[in-house]
Amino acid sequence: MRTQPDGPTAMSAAENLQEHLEAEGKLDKKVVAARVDGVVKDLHSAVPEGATEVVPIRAHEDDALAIIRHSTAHVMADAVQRLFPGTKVAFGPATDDGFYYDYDRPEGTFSEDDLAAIEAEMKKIIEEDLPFRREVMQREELKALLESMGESYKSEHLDRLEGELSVYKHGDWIDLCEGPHVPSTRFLAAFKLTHVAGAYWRGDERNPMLQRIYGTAFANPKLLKKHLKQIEEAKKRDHRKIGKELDLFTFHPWAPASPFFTARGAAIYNALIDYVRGLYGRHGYDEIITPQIFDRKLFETSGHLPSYGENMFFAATLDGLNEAAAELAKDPKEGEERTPESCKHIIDEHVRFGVKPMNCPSHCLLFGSQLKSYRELPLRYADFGRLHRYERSGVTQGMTRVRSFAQDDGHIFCTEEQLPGEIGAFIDLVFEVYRDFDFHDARIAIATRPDERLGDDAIWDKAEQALIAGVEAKGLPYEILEGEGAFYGPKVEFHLKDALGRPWQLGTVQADFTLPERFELEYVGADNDRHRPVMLHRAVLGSVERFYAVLIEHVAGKFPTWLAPEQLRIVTVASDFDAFAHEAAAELRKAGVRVTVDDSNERLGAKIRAARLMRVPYVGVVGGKEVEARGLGVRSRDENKDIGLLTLDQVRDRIVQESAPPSQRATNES
RNA sequence: GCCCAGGUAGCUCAGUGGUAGAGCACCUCCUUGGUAAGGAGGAGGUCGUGAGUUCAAUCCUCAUCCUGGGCUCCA
Repeated sequence: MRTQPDGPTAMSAAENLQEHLEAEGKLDKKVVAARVDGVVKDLHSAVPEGATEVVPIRAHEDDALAIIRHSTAHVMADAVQRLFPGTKVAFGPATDDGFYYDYDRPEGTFSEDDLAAIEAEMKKIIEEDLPFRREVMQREELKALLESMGESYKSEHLDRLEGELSVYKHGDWIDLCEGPHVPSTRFLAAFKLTHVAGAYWRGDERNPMLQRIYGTAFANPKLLKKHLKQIEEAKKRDHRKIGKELDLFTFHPWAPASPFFTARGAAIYNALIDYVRGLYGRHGYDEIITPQIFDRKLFETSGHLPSYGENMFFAATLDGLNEAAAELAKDPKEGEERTPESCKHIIDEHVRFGVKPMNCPSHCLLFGSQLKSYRELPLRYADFGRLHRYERSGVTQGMTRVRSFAQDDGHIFCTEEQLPGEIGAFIDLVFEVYRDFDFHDARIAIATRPDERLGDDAIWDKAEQALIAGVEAKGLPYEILEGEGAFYGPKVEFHLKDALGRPWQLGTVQADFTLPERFELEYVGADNDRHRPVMLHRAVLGSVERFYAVLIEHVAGKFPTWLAPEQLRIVTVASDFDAFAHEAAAELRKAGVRVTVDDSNERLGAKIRAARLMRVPYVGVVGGKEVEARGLGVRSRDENKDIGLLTLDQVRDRIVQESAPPSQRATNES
């Protein structure tokens, strides 16, 4: 049963797009859908009235991928319901790299073994070569159908839908769906189910937890294989894996989600910070140091306690805890009741301290500690202080989401007139830095007011406009993230991707009219009146830990010489040459080269292998020839070859030159 | 926080209801060698933690901690 619009079409007498394309001689086995005047439709669709252009979409084209994946999701759901009767389906869309379908299975969850069985069932369905059919249905009829099938999630979803309602069928299987789909299951040539995960119905944790099965699909097995291979390659770059291999950092259960940096790892960490310090010198920042733990009053004043308290750690003294215990042990006063609220109040009074999750409140205190003149503005405070945030246990991840970290944080106090200039200068700074690290695909997003926020809407309007104007002044493309801003102000975010293609926010700049208000900050203007400064929150690397992680994946552990914890490893051919090796190392160290000597009782090949596994940029071989010439047989990691005998002076000059960040090398030479 | 999967030597992992294994790394000795693994020997583990079942638990059960994959991409 199919419904068709009445009457002849403008283009041809063809019943549907498939026939139309066939008549035009454009139909072949690889055509999965068609683009009609820019709109993707499946081949069973009627040719719309007034259509002017019908372009076939073939399996290998980008537009086909989402269709193939969505159709594969349908086949998976069919297979699941064949194998596990009683299972209900929820959403099953195509995604950026595959598809998923959410299920509510009464018997519980799916295992990896189930996936293999489902895949086998899917293959059967594909071989059955079942055509996908679209049907437009009336709401009541459709509602009754979904109810009769027991598909309560679909039925609920139906109530939210407007406009034309359609279902798709292949074989006996039917799904509330807009389409489009491939013509038949036979077109699904390459797929793989990848993993199972829990997911809340409609993404809301108050709703029931469903079982989500993820998979991916491609136009052909070759492309699927390539994709799976890419994932394998990306896993090799995972910063957690490389961090272990290169002995950079580690974790301990007694400090969950809080990295420990080894000597090697800390060397890189400090190199990052030193690099930013170098920039600060040239960009007019003043580095300051502020406390770690504050009286709660600070966070009450800043608004962190009500708006950010869930993410904070609190601190108490033993005295404070004992006092709280004594207080709680007393009988409640006449007419008072002991409730969780009253107990909490007692605890709050004695757990007096909060550990800072951000630097901004303390920077406000410092700004306010002395009367400021307009002549001092813009005042740019920089702070590498450690921050602690209580991230929920399920969301922490390697070094990209941690509970203890530092930012290359800074707050600029300026006049409203100075705001555009400061935003522009900061954007320039961010791109200068990303170039030094060889990041080229930074994306800009502007995050606007969240639901929970401080300050009135007029202030938010002003702040959002200031940021948008700043980005637009640079002529840069950006997208708007509605409601994603910080509670005190909107943000410009700079996103980079990790090895697995996951985007991370690194740099940011945020306009804030609220905190200066709350802290009653003032400066004396040229008119001798008091004025309120505006505040910019900004970070280039963002969280140093997160930047470090993304950098590891970006360079696959091959840190450039200027960041490498070990720039040169001298290896001896035999123990006779150990003395010269140590002498050479000592001399290079005087010039600041980070050099070690491997004088172990191993063969040369093994020593070179060990150095390569640690991704040391240069290996210097010392044997008879080198001792005689007072040089090193240098092997370069990046050129992956022996670059010949260099004198110690040449080695020193080369490494010293590479020890500066790229943007600063030219100036060093001139 | 919730769902799923894990946790065995420093690392990567195997394994079994009768108190444990491999490779690499480490230590010692032999070897004195020329660009990705020379040889031999040795040391190293309360099998994440706590409880339960059992004659007996690393293995089964429960709890707990930690790690990992998800929980946004709207039929």
